[in-house]
Amino acid sequence: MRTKTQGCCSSVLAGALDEHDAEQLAQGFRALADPARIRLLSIIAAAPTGEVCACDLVEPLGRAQPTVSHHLSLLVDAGLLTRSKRGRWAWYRLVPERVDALREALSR
Amino acid sequence: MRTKTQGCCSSVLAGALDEHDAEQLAQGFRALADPARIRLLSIIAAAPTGEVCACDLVEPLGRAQPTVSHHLSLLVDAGLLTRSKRGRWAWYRLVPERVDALREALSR
DNA sequence: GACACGTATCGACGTTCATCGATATCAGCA
DNA sequence: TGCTGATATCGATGAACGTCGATACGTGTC
Repeated sequence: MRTKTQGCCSSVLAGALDEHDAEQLAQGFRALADPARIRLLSIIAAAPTGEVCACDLVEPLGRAQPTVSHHLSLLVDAGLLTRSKRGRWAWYRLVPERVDALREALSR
Repeated sequence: MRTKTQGCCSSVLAGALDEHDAEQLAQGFRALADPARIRLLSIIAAAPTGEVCACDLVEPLGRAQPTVSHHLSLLVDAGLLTRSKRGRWAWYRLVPERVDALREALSR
């Protein structure tokens, strides 16, 4: 989901942004603006297989199961995670390109 | 305001974070989670002198003066801007180290 | 088919937040 | 001292958000 007509994406520091580009970036950072979601990302990023079952995220997060599911959905919507349902279980995986894009938005 | 006992700061992707570290990072990203603040940062970053008067931020942002002042205060509180009052005017300047710290939090 | 179980959705509640008009504060100036 | 103008604060309002219990949905199992 490239937002710019150019090759990649907008940068906060490279020049004045219009409202639309700013909204796009703000949406990305909003996904990172909650400690529960930060921790979900960090737990999944730390997994040796790169993949974590949702069932293994409820307890370490210390939130109720619907709350965890809610945050996972937000992260998927924001493009930071992918969900893969296998059998009864849902497995989540980081999308490094999306994290990179947000990081790049903070460089000149 | 270093938050870690180590040299620098926490990283989302380097390993599982506890609630406290996650909250610290989430606070930083929350400051970036609004298009008005993203645009303020980008306008100030684009200034040739590196400094912009608050009076020159109201019109391009398209928000009322109290709203702009509010967002500027949030950005100062988040450590992303510094405010320098000179006479009747308030001048704002980017804090690159703070932006760098948030960017680094998104790298492995 | 009936049941158990993992996960997502729904509905509700309290909190946080963006926004703006009104107003306070403060510096410069006549 | 009183006025003008730039900025910050206050108070209110409506929207968005985090949270959780209850519940619905799907999948595997007996």
